[in-house]
Order: sequence, then structure tokens, then C-alpha cells
Amino acid sequence: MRMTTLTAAGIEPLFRLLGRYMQLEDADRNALTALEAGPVCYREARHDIAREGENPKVVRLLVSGWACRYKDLPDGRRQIVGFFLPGDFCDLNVYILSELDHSIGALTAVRYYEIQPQQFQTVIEERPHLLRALLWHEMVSSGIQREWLLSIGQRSPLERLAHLFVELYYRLQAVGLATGLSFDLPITQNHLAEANGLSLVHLNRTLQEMRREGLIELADRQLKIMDLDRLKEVAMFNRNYLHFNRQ
Amino acid sequence: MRMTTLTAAGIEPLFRLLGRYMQLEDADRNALTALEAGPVCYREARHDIAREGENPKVVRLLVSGWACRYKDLPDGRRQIVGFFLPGDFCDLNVYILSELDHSIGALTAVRYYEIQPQQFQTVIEERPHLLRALLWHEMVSSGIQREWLLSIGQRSPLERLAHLFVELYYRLQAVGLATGLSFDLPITQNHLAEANGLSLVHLNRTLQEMRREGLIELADRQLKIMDLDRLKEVAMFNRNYLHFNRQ
DNA sequence: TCAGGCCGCTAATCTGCGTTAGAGCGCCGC
DNA sequence: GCGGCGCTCTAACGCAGATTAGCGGCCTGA
Repeated sequence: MRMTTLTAAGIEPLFRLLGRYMQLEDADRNALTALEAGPVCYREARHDIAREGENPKVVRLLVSGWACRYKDLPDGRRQIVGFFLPGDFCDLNVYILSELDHSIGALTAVRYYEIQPQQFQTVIEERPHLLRALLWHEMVSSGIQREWLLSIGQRSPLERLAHLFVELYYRLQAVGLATGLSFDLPITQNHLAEANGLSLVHLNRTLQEMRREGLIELADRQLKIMDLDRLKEVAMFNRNYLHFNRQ
Repeated sequence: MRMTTLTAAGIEPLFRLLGRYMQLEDADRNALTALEAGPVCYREARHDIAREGENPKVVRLLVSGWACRYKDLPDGRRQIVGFFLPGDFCDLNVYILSELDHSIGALTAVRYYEIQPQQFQTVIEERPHLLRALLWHEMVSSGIQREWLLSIGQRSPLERLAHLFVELYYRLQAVGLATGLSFDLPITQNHLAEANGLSLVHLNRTLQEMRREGLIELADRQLKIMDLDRLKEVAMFNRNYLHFNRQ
């Protein structure tokens, strides 16, 4: 088993992310550390974290690695409907809904906390305005889903992929995981194809086109954006749906 | 101007819908009538109710007619990302997010209430568990979006359209707007095409195929499901994502 | 009464993208 | 040291679905 480098990030990515929504103070960071109470869970790449139909009673907070929400059809077709990056919650909604309507899978080796309802209560009681930040986060997730619908329904494969890369760039930057215009893209082309509703072959073709056009470089799981402005133009990218109100 | 028949539905569709999520009593219905306090708003078909970028400070509760959430690209391409049926809220999230990341348009002539934050507060204070029902509704909307992503990304046009019709059937049935296996489908083929990421021509072809297959009849804006079981099979329909826990 | 807009429907053409097949490479376990 | 697997990449082929164009019916307003 290959061990990925696991930085001891804890709630830091989450704190940075929520800080994009509203001004936070050290007291907020301290309150959020209550979420680190439980043990850290691990999961290997390509394994499920939760399956459709289950009824988990915990919320997961991703600490390192990438995971995804996906849905599949009886005949095996599969659609990734969202990526989870460090600092993201997998399904705040389990406190309301009784049954998962989708699955959650680890795309790389991941680490996460399992958070009990009562831990959230502790946080909210200490810093009530964090509830607003958490709901905000949930609604941004919903907004990202809408943008993906627009992408898959209307954008061409090139536009679609360009849009995804810009989105990932901004999200990773928000949690401190981008250096300059580069970031780690630890998932396979198959995952990208499943997220974009494309065949693997055509995804690869599209990737080659982006390289030829001088939009990106991608090698060794490192994505480098060569021309952010042109990439955004191609993607018709409007960052409003991420609702990063600050910075 | 042609006047559509406007039944005096008030909060009845909403009450029925929430009743699918949890057991409600007359006291809940009474509390919900606080939402009818404001004047009824009207909007003609093909007009916008709200535009992307705006910051409405009210939530709309649709009373009659159909509306949609949509997003558009600078070059005019347009994707419908959700339908609003009577009893649906257009954007509970305006209490959290500062700016709309999508537009809302009337597909037919519609009537709706504009609800002030304080009206919600009244309702919640009187019947606290209704907050849970409202959040539930919001999360079901999010689940529907995920299912649409699966549809557009993986289902064939025939499967996709079949799935949409089954979904609409269940949703309309929940608010009392289906009679037997028939319901009013007051939108154009163009709207169906925009919701399914298909061209108008191909949507029409697909519709013909469904008729030939004996799955549906559609004429005069009335959709009749001829064989629900086969339609669900074609669509690979699993109703879990609607989270109707009761009945 | 006529013109124009909206809507449903169909035919012909072309191409973007899926499918199938297969090569090369690096990693891992045996 | 070898076999197998996961991943990237390419070529050839064929079809599903976009595009363009156009007809006819209905409704509405001038």
C-alpha cells in the first residue's frame, strides 16, 4: 500500500472555505475544532464511503484526498454529480432525510471525520452565526449542481471541461490547495469523463485539444492553467455561483 | 389576454406536499395560512419572475401555473434546470445567499405569493416542526437536480423523457393535480427540449417514438400515461430521490 | 379579413461523439 | 523477473442527434 502524504490539515480547509462566505474570527476557528473530536477515518481509492439507500447518521468532513457524489443506473452507467474536496461536507442533509439518494465514493485515498449531530450542536451554540455559514455552504453545493446541469446540457465538451477546471481552480484556491495557477488533480481521465457525461475516448481527445490550444498543461497529476483569462472565456465562466463574497 | 382558469388553491398544494414528508395536522394548515397574507402576484407566460444577479428579498410560493429555474449563456443557449409546480417555493435560499445565480421564468401564466421573512418566522414559531418540512422540501429539490444530472449525462433521450414524465406525474399527484394517470402538461415542446438538453427537432422525434411505443398519449396539453410500469422501466425510475416518506 | 407569431411536426444533410480495438508504460505482488 | 492491472493515448468506423429548412394550423390583434 502506497501512503499518500497526509498533511495534518484538520478543520483548516473548512475554516478557510467558510471564511470566503463571511468574516470569521479566531473564536470561530476554536469552536470548529469541536468537529475534530472523533477519530480520523481512512478509505482507500476506488472504495465507497456510503451507498445509495443507506441511512448514515453522521456527516463526513473531508480532510484530505478527493471524493465524489455519484449516481448509477441498473445497467452500470454512472454519473459523477459532484466532487468533494478537502474542507467539504459529504451530506449535511442526513439530519433531515432518512435515506441517501446517491452514493459517495473515494476517488483517491481519503481521510475524513465522522461528525455526530451533537458535535454540530456544540459548535452552533458557541458561535451561532456558523449555522448560517454551514447552510451557505450547502446552498453553494446546490448552485454548483445547477451550473453542472448547464454545462452538460448546453456547453460543448471543450467548454465543459474548461469550465470544470476553472471551477476546481477556484475551489482549491479557496482552501489553500492551489499554488499559483497549478494544482494537484489526483483523479483519472475516467473520472473526468464520468463527471462530464463524455466517453473516455472523447474526453482524452478534448484534453489533447486543450493542450494544443495552449490552455493547460497536464502531466503527473498536476494541472497547470496556462492562460486563465482565455480558459474562462472559452468556458463562459461566471464565478457568481460560487458565492465567494469575500476576497 | 386569455384568462386561465385559476382555482383558489392558496396554500393547499403546499400543505399536501409537506404532508408527503411528515404527518401534519389542521394546526399546521392553519399556521401555513399566514403565508397567504400578502397580495397575489400575477405574471404572464414567457415573462421572467426574477433574473440572475438580482437580490430579491422575498420567497415566492407558486399557487397556480408552471414556472422554471433556468440558466443561460452569453450566446443565448439556455438550460432549464428545474420546474416549479403549484406548491413549490422559488428559492428559499434568498435568506442566505445575497445574489441569484440563476433566473426564474414563468412558463405559463402564474399566480404566486411573495413571502416576507417575518411571515416565515410567524409560521415556524407557531409550529416549529414545519421548519424541518421546509428544509426537507429544499433538499428534495437538490435531489431532483442530481437526478437530472444523471438523466442528461447518462440516459438516452427516450429514457430521459420517460423519466421526466414519471417524475412530473408523481410530483403533480402529490399536490393533487393528476387525475388517474393523466395530467395537464401546459408547457411547449421547446421547454421540454431545453430541460432535457435536446434540440427541438429531436425532442419531437422522441415524443413520436414514445407514442408509437404506446407509452403515452399527448394532445391538447394533456399527457396520459398509457403504461406506467413500462414507462418506469424504460426510465429506470427509482422514486427514492423524491423522499415521499408517507403514502 | 388578413398578417404575424407561436406551436407542432417532418425531411434532408452532416458531423460530433460513442464504440471497439489495441498499443505502450509504470507499478505492484507473486 | 514476470504477469497482470490501471492508466493514457490513438485509429477506424458508424450512428445518434444537431442543424437547417419548410409546411400547416391556430390564435390574436390590427
